[in-house]
Amino acid sequence: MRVLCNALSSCAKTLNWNLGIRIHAYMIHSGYEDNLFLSSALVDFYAKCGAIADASKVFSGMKTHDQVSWTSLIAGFSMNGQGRDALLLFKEMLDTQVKPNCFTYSSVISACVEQKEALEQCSTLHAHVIKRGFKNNKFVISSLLDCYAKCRQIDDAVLLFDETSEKDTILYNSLISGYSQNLYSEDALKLFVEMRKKDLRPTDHTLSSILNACGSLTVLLQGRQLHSLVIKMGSERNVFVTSALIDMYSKGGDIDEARRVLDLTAEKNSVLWTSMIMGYAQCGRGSEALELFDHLLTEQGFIPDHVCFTAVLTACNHAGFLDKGVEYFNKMRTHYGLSPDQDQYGCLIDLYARNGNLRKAKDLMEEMPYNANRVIWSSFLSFCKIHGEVELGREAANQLIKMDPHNAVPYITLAHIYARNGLWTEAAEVRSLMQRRRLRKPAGWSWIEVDKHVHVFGVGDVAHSQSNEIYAELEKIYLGMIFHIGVPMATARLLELASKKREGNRLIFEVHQPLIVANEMLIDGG
DNA sequence: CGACCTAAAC
Repeated sequence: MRVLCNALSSCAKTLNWNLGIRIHAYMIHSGYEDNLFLSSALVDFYAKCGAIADASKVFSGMKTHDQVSWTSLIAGFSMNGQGRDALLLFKEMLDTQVKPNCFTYSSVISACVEQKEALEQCSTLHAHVIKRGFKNNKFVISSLLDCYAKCRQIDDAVLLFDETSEKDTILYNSLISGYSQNLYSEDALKLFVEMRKKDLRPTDHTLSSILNACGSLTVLLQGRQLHSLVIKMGSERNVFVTSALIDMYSKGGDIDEARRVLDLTAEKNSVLWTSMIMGYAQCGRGSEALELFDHLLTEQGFIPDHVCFTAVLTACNHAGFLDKGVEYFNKMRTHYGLSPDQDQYGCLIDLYARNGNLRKAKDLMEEMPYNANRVIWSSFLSFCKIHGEVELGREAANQLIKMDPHNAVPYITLAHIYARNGLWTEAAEVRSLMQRRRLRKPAGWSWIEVDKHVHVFGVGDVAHSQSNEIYAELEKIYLGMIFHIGVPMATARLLELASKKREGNRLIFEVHQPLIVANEMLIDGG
């Protein structure tokens, strides 16, 4: 019996489906079917193999359930993306005599993320955990911290981290990824440095999170150091790490290095391809993005998903390929049976608006089966500004103000639109409304409009002026940034885009205030 | 017999 139990456990770990089902057959044949331990192991096996229906069937066929069988199925739902079912099953468990233990809590807390009332569920479970005395279990703490971070409650995550006396690698990983996901990238870097000082060995999880942070910050210098660490650790084989590397190099402006990483990867998956296409799209090399995509379709039998189409359509946007964009959008449904979601509609709307066809863009917003979100309205508003469209601009600005009354940007843009069209009274009204609501531009930030295709959101207060002066200002600001953040590539790329006045390019470049850790070596001997 | 942290998006 013990042998069977261990064998099933191994099958679960190695996803050995064929052996697992043979053991199940043998169990039925030899009358072990009612054994609690074996049945629990079986639930775990089916759940881990993704056969959640079979796991449920075994579970409901059991005469009694213990902590392990409950937990195995709860964890099974959670890891198969059915968090809702995991929570429901947990509630069912609470009505029985079997008490959840720390295994149950770490599973059910992980299931909370991406649920509707995630934060509420998570806090409730946190209270349970304290009451039942599991708050020192490192698995429970990590899942709680992760859940808080994913609910954007980074302060709660940090509190949990600080309260924990024995911090292990996984706890560091949880907070580093939390910082990175919430765009506290610099804090992620700092924590990584601290982790290394404590001689905690990074894992593949650490690397993918920290590379992600480097991507957000566009710090190539640090990214390259980490790349050498990746190679030293042999982590190039991990697709999570590889994808973070490709993304980091793309965001940092070294798209050719991103391509080299991709080419050197033996087993490429759709995330890697999509990252690469998006990389080309974002740096303005739209044709190369489409070339790669078309090559994948014809030569590799590649089946694109929604995200991939977002990347392809983004490439069309940035390169100004209106007809091609519409063609790909239609192909989604006709060739691949994918119904476009909000993001692909967003791209198409963006594409029309960019081309000055604001009416068509607006019609699409009304036709599509989704409510336009903040992203879509913001992009639409900025094109109303570029094309001097007052009525639609006003509507867009009002929508955005309704969604987020404390964001100053739509007010400022609307005032610009009015002023450009000589509507001075209306412009003054918007400004006084802003004053009444005590809204101002975030300190140290301002919009710089380079020409009608290139916008830069940068540091420094630059007065509105003509193109040449703006280039000079840009250079001053961004050369300063090169010094601060040590990322010549992204900056050079930005200046190149700006000075070439490429048609159809719109670039929003966000950079934070000078980095504290930017010039510190992240790894020894890197 | 079971549990925590990692990837692509206008």
